[in-house]
Amino acid sequence: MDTRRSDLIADDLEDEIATGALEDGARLDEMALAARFGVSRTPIREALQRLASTGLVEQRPRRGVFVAQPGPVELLEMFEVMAELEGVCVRLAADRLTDEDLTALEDANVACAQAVSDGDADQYYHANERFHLRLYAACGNGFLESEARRLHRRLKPYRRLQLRLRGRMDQSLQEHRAVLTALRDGNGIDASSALRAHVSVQGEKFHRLIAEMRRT
Amino acid sequence: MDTRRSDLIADDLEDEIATGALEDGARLDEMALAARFGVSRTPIREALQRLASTGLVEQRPRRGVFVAQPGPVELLEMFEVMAELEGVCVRLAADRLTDEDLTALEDANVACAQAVSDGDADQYYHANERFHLRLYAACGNGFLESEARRLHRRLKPYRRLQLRLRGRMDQSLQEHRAVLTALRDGNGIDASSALRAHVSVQGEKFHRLIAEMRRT
DNA sequence: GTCAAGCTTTTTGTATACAAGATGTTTTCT
DNA sequence: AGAAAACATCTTGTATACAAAAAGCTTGAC
Repeated sequence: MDTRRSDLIADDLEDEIATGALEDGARLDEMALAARFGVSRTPIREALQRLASTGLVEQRPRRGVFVAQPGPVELLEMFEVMAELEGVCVRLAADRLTDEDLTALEDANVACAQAVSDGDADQYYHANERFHLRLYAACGNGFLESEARRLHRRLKPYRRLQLRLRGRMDQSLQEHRAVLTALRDGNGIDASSALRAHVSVQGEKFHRLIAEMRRT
Repeated sequence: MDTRRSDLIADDLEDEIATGALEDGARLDEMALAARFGVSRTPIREALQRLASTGLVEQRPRRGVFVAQPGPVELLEMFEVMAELEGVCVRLAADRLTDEDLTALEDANVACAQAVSDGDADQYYHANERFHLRLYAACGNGFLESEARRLHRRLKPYRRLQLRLRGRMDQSLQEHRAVLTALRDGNGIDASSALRAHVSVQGEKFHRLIAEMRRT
């Protein structure tokens, strides 16, 4: 389904930017990339354009493309939007979710609890992702779901970072439970504010992380 | 600043899709477009990729690109998201807006009122746009602002359509006033629900419009 | 020694050429 | 005659070639 090389290259580069292998401001040389991937400049250019459209790189006409890692401010802004988007999802979901949605969410959260008692951050990460993605699906608005997924994906590397923080996993689990309780009651307002708090605490934690990184 | 031909071509095609000149499902032939714009296939392909990234066309590998006009359901979903996004903007703005923001919003609304008393739909359209764009800016979150602008832009042609509906301009103005009042009071909750209602009524109106169009 | 103007090199943007998959047609076999 | 396979054609995806603009360097003047 994905026969275009440019798409595969774009995925690769996306990962490298996300993981920080390519640092902020780095120039992406077309010919160098072409040599590295063993293709001509054409698919490279198409890949770079795709990255530009998602905001991972900045394309300055006649100058080249440069990695555009979000700074602390921009990251906080993105986390805030993520929190709000999820809040909307869950508020809509409170009225619209199906029984399957609810059980899927509960299942995902059971997996989260298991991960916590195992103390397995990686496992928690995946279960947590399942929980959130299912939440997006439950809102009954396909467009909103895709937008939420898009941002979720964009924030992936940064979210992963902060699960390392002490006590975060356990706290996260408690917050999930609050969301689920509100959802079961069909209480959109409570569910929404619970989830917003859940996600925005990530932004706050991240803020602290940034501050600590700066100190070292 | 925009020296790449592909960008200009993308803008042109975007307009044609938005205005409906290119109808849903139409195939965009690269060579035909190249001939029409007097360029080679290369800039055409880049333009098409940009359109694909914003969802205006669907790109099927090895098949070609096709105009992807949103159907009624998708449009309603997009309007709902727009309503929610604006609701978030205004809720955040209630805590964060500057005096300049507030006066700018009031100015824009005065222009709206003028347009209503003139009965000038076009003038209203522009003043209304100023009002909403300023609202996005007032939320104090640059990322949210850009996301809101993106969707706003995407919905442009459909919004324009429904201002034609009888009494819509006047009603819209009243809703703006409610938002402004809540903003002045720093009441984010009220402002948010007022604005959500304001935007989602557009979705509803649009729904009716669709229904009527179907009848004819 | 420093700054600026002109040239060289590099790199992006575009055009053309080629390769490979998809579509449509014809031909052949049952 | 109908269906399937082989062939022809068209279109996309990729490579290469060329043009123009930006960056870097050399040279010269003050």
